[in-house]
Amino acid sequence: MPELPEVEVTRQSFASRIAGARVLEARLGKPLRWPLGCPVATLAGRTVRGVRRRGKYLLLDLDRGLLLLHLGMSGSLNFALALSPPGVHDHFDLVTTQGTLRLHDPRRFGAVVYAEAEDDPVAQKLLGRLGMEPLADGVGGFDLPTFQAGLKRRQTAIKQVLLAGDVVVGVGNIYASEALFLAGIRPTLRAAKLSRPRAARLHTAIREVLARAVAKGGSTLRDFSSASGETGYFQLEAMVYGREGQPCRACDTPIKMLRQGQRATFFCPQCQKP
DNA sequence: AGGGTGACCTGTCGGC
DNA sequence: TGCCGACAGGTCACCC
Repeated sequence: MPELPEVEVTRQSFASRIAGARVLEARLGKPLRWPLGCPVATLAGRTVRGVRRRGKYLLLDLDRGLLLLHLGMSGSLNFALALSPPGVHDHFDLVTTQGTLRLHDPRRFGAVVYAEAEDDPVAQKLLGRLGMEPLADGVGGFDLPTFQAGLKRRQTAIKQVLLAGDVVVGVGNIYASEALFLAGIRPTLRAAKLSRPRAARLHTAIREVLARAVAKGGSTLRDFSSASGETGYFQLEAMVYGREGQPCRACDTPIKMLRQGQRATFFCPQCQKP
């Protein structure tokens, strides 16, 4: 479910409501991808300062330390005053004075990890190799020359470089196909072979696709909803993702599907040039 | 060092 | 109807 837009929409849906809350209790369910990294009881009594996002991670800043949350493939967060008892797929509850934050994650590829500081080794193991933030401006933002330089170093298909997240973060399997369609670039093209103008077009396309999805409330390919229960509807607007055999919305040519690194890629053979 | 592959886990869907 | 395999939005550890 969650690529950058879904994570960002989730963040926006509860960040202001949880800010300033004091943790009353924290509970864990079945094991997630990584252990929490501290005794869960020690979270009680801390105050939630706010919620930031880095790539697909949410950073829950506490008055001491922070929690890194990742939604994996199937995770979602809910934040509400009164929640029912945890179900089989509810694996983390943070009960606070302002509501309970609950992680629901059937596949358990998600994670909740405690770190003393963002720059300590525990956090940096997860955040250290992340690429640029596609929606950020200014210093540390999505810088075009850096993007072009990043692509130049890679001999792999451009689609896989986008997914890898070390050049630019947050572009998942859906939006990688969508951005490449928007930029008119064949997903199989080696990243290093992109001309500067085409890299510039891709740079713009990534921002557009992600920003539009955030504005629309995230994708809802199956079951996305924000932490306040709003559902998104990017599905209705996908140009290529999930549309194998259907006519391209721009030129009517049937959309093609292929597999790159075990992930499905969708593209228009007419609109997207090798 | 970069690239490729398998692994993690559960639910759902299509085909026989 | 029931069973079984393929597949799903992510990313890491591991090989070469």
